[in-house]
Amino acid sequence: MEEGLGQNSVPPQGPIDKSRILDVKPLRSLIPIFSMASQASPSAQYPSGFSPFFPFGAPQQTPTGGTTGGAATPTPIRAYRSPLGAGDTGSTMEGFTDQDTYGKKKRGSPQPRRAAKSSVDKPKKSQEPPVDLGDLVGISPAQRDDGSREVVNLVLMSFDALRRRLCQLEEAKELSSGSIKRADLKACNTLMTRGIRTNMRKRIGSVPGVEIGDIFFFRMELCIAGLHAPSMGGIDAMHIRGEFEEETLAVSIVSSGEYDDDAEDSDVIIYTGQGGNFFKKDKHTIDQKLHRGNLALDRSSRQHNEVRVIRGMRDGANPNSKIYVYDGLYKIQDSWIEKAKGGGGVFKYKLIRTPGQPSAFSVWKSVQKWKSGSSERTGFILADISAGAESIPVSLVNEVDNVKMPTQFNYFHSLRHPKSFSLMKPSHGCACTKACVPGDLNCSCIRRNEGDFPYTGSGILVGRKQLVHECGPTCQCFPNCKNRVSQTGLKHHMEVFKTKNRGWGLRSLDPIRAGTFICEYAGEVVDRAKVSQLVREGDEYIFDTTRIYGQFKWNYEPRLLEEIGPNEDSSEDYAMPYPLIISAKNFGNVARFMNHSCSPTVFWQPVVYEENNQSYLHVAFFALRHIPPMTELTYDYGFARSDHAEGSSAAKGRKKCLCGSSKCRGSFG
DNA sequence: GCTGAATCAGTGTT
DNA sequence: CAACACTGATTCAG
Repeated sequence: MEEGLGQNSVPPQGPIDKSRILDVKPLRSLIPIFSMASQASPSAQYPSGFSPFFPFGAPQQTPTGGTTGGAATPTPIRAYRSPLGAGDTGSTMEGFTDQDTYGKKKRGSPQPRRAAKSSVDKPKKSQEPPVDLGDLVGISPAQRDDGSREVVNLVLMSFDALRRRLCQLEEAKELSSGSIKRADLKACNTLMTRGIRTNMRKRIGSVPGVEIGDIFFFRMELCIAGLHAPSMGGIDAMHIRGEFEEETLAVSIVSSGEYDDDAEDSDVIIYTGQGGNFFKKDKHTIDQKLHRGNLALDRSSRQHNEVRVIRGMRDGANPNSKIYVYDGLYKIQDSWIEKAKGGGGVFKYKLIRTPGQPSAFSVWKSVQKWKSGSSERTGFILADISAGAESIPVSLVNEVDNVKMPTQFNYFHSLRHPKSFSLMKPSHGCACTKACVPGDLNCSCIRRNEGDFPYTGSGILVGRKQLVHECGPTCQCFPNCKNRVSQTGLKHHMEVFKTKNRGWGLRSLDPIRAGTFICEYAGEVVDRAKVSQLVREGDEYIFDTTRIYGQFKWNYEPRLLEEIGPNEDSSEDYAMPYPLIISAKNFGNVARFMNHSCSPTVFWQPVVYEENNQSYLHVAFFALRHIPPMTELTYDYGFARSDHAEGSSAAKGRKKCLCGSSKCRGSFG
């Protein structure tokens, strides 16, 4: 048992002067602070008369719609101070909204939940209270306290859309009020003051709408989704009414490698407590104190409550950015004290992952092993179906049945136009001498984009547009110009895999940030008149821009930027210069394997650029939201136009949809 | 209720 | 690139 603690671990009865470390706060617990290693057995003894606080036994309500799934989902504890059982949303959350930074006034509309409060709304520092825009984007007061998958997605997408837009404005120096070095902070603060956040009510256990395996690219995303409240702190805690008194229990931790955590194992974490001059440059560290997060973890180690674990790591492809993975619920199994390198005493907490949860971090570990070749894959068929056509190999895997290959096709990276294809519309690229610079209105390509550089400096699409104008081969700018995102090939390790019931599908071994270019729809451009014939002949690989696609909002909310910078038409309708129909049956790339979903992870965006002094249209796919590794990539196939016109015969060409989403329309095609 | 301290960020620079 | 400096936001303690 003690061997499992690692070589560095010091027996608690060792030379450390415990009193020196532990004497900081009067401890209200009757239990010894650190149980001896020999006592830390499951049969942990509580003093007689002390009944452990553990209200998870009898779930009286099912968690909201299919979040993490599985029987392991505990019933969330209601917050202390929050009256239990009040069914309606009226005054339930009093006490947790006292420090409202949002929604002070809702522009005339009634605010029932604040009715009981004494009306001492004195304006803070002569600033007018921010307008509550929650309703505008569809977040009710109740949803701010308790989220759902839809609300979490909405909040996170609002955040990233705004952050991307702020980056764009900053890079183009279009901001009216100073510069924004931290678009993540600005975006988060803007959303929070307008009430665009969710799961504000703290809870133990899973958070409705956040699924195990979800990934985040900023700490602020954890914050507004309600997964982990502190903007920097690694330990989030909440007050709980225990058997006899109020206690502070840990509800979630972030382990991102800043301390000497041992997080190599995918089901175990040795987490280091907070404090102790760990970040000071002087080598001498001081003893950590048993207060704040450390105290909460200590309490939780005895109450055995579930603690959410978020694992942070450096992105392999993007070393300057960090990725946070929600790895589900853990329990603290053991805790002890160690001597840190700098000399101070540190608290260590051993967390064990609750069994039966969907895999999350372990998927990352597996991918790591596959990539390094240190582990064999089951069902592995081919290392690269592109046969070198892509700079990153596209693997082929079948873990489902014995089919070894998709039907034959030629891998091709872009569009092939028929000889007869003629645009008769001469066009010219930009005349920039180096790389095109955001905000440079001398660049004709930027002017075509209504003055906005369509991508951020890290190559992420800022917003959906009627048409994205990229620089192309005809442009004079350098090939490294950042306005050629969709022409630079695959950037992720893609994989064609056999799905359980939908044939072959596409996924990525790498995490993908929202707005990242994934691939274009490659294939042969076909004449519009031939489409129905091709379909009759069984061509299932047709992309048709003239189909009817459902509308969805992806761009930032312009009203959030009223005082910050210019905003404009937020229309997300496409404007095709001409209809484009592509068949990927004989020639195509990975895009031909993407399946349909009614709640997709990917969307398409028309892109044009100049080739041979003519502008050619392309279909580019971008990530709709952050996509964890090994998640199937899907987009919305839309409806054939004839279906709408002919009505009753509509079902003829339709297929039963197997996307399995809660918003499934039942059929597509 | 207010203020300031604490904190497993994120960028940019050397 | 690793170390460092710098500017931060949120929450909680006092």
